[in-house]
Amino acid sequence: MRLRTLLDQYIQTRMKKNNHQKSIHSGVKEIAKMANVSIATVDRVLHNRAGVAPSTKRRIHRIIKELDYKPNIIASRLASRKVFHFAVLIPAVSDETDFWQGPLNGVIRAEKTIKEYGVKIDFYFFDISNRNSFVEQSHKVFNNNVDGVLLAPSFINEAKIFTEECRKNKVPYVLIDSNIPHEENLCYIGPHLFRSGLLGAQLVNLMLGEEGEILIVNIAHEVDDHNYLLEIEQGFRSYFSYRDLHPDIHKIDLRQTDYASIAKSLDKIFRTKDTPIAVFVTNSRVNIVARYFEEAKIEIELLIGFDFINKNIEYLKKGIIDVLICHKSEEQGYKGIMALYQHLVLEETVENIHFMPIDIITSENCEFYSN
Amino acid sequence: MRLRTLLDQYIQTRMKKNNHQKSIHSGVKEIAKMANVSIATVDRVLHNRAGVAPSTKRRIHRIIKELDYKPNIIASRLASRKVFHFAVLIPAVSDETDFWQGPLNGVIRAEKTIKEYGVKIDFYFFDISNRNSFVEQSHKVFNNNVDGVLLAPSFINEAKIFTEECRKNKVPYVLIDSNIPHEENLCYIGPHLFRSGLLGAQLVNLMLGEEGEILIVNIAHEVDDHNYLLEIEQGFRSYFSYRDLHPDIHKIDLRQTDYASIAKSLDKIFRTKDTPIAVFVTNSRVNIVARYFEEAKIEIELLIGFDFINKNIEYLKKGIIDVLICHKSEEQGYKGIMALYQHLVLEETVENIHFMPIDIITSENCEFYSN
DNA sequence: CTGAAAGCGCTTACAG
DNA sequence: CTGAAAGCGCTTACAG
Repeated sequence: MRLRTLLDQYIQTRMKKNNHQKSIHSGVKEIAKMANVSIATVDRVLHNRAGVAPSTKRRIHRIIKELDYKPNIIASRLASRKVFHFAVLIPAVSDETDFWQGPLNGVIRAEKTIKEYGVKIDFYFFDISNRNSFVEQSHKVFNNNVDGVLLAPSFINEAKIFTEECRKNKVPYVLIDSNIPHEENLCYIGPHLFRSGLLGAQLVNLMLGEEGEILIVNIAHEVDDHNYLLEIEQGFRSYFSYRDLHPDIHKIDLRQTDYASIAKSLDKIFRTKDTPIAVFVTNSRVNIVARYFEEAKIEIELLIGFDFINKNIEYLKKGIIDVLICHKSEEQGYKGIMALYQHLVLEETVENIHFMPIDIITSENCEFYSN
Repeated sequence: MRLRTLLDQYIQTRMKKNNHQKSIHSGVKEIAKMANVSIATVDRVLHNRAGVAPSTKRRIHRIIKELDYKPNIIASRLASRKVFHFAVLIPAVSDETDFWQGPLNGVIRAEKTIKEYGVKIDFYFFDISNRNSFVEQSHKVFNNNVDGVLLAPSFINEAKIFTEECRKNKVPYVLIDSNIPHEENLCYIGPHLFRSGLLGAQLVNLMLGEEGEILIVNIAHEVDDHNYLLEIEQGFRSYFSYRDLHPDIHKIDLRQTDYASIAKSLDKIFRTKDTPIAVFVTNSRVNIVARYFEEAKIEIELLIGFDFINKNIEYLKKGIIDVLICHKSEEQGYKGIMALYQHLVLEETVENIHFMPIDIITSENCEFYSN
């Protein structure tokens, strides 16, 4: 009933608008005439540029309100030759993981759709396993012309220094993939990690019931440095504690990320009796665990991990990984650039936090997934 | 390794471009000069308008290719006062189901983003439970100015007649939600139903193993008329037959869609011994089944249905529905309009089929779902 | 603090 | 079959 009403309202509003359709869409010219000034002065007020008498300014503002004037962005972009420079500071795609191909593709897609509006994008790729490369690249950003920044704060402390620099220079920045909450962020676009962990646990619970041991696997050079992994793990555990369930949950932190080391560690667990029946890997490296199971010819009930990357999809299709939890990495890149565009070019307000959907991917729906 | 290379290539291409950056982006003026004609003639060739000497036409075409000329759409839309009229022919949002609110919202969102480019949308809502209302509304479409159509072919035969009419009038049309394959469709935007059925079965299999009886429930006034439901059911059954699995699958077709009738039919099944442990409802009416289970205080292992509509989400959150399979109905409306825009306004080619993702929604990820 | 004028890259009558 | 000119709604030097 509620929806019906809203719909009706919408249609009525549209009809009214259509009737007035031919009433010439008011522009700077009309405002100028009404205010007895030139269009140049109107333009100054519209863009908050200095050098307008306060009284004139007030008068023009009043008229703008009255007419409910909306600038014609088409005309604005055509007339203006200002070029906006966006810097993108994200990890390079590496042999180890192609996760960052997603956001990169999204950035490129956004670039294509708005390049006509005078946006240029400069890339600064750093090495995800090398803290210094982040610092190095972040220094380069301010050497060039830069109006806005998109960054993945993979190294939290270094990223904090960098974002502070942005704030000092009045350069708006967008965070993707993980967040460093700060009121002056333009916005964060990425997953709600805790909730992703909750979902992982729900899937385990739905698929296994409450029997059998569950193993959480964290794989990262610096596990403790990434609150990324910790938030997911906390979410995962909370699902059960919220419901007063007490499954047998073990966990292992693997700080060596090469296959041999990981296989060795897993061997210690899976070559014994009473092995876990479900394994939850807290990031995209689930494919390494899958490879281990494949090579060691071990079959477990359930293997869940994260991220829509090629190596993971391969094991998903083979039936070794059962479920991937994904966060639309391509979309993060796309939306990140569009947020800068909205703020800087369109001068519109941008919502501060965009949580990505938490997608459940299996071998049967992976084909149609748009990352 | 492959990705690395692609990336490097991309960056190099960009750098080259940046070097040439200042080489004035060639426009109609330059083409005109090179061809020794006026820009009006260039414009005629660009838009395939009649009245240009064949030799001139050829010459201009050659130059366009040579310069790799891309028209500036911004300028084009600003200069042109042509308004495009899109007709949208979809079911009204009804008290019975708010499914169509999704596509409608998508259409409205698309309208907002392209209305500056001179697109006007006219709505023709029909009653999903009244075949004649479709016919009635579809007749109205051609009374008005119409450059393109978006339709949901809910009544197949009537829709076939209508799309034929579109073809006769050279009016391109886009189908959403379900398809009537035809080579002259501009495109189809919607789910791959068979694959959705497969996924439903996979979820049942993952969550239950192979024990217990499964019940398929089709709810529609004219079940046999909707190959929609049949395709899903076939997909569902195929999952098991592909794998040579033979679970105990029953099915029931309910042609009365009110609660009382459905409850009565379900009572016959669930008030006996040996009741099904999993129920798979092939459309959005799963909330009616959920309501029955709630009121009859029956608990089953697994209830799966379709579509992200309010009543379904309510039961999802209550834990009565376990999983909803969703097809981004909002996105279908949005993409449908954008496809018309791409074809008619931008004069770009449009892919013929866009299958929507098949999304798995549970109580833990429904909050972040973008329909 | 303000304005007149040129121009962004196209499209559109109109005239021939 | 073709062209000269005005205009779309803004922005941008430049001059005062």
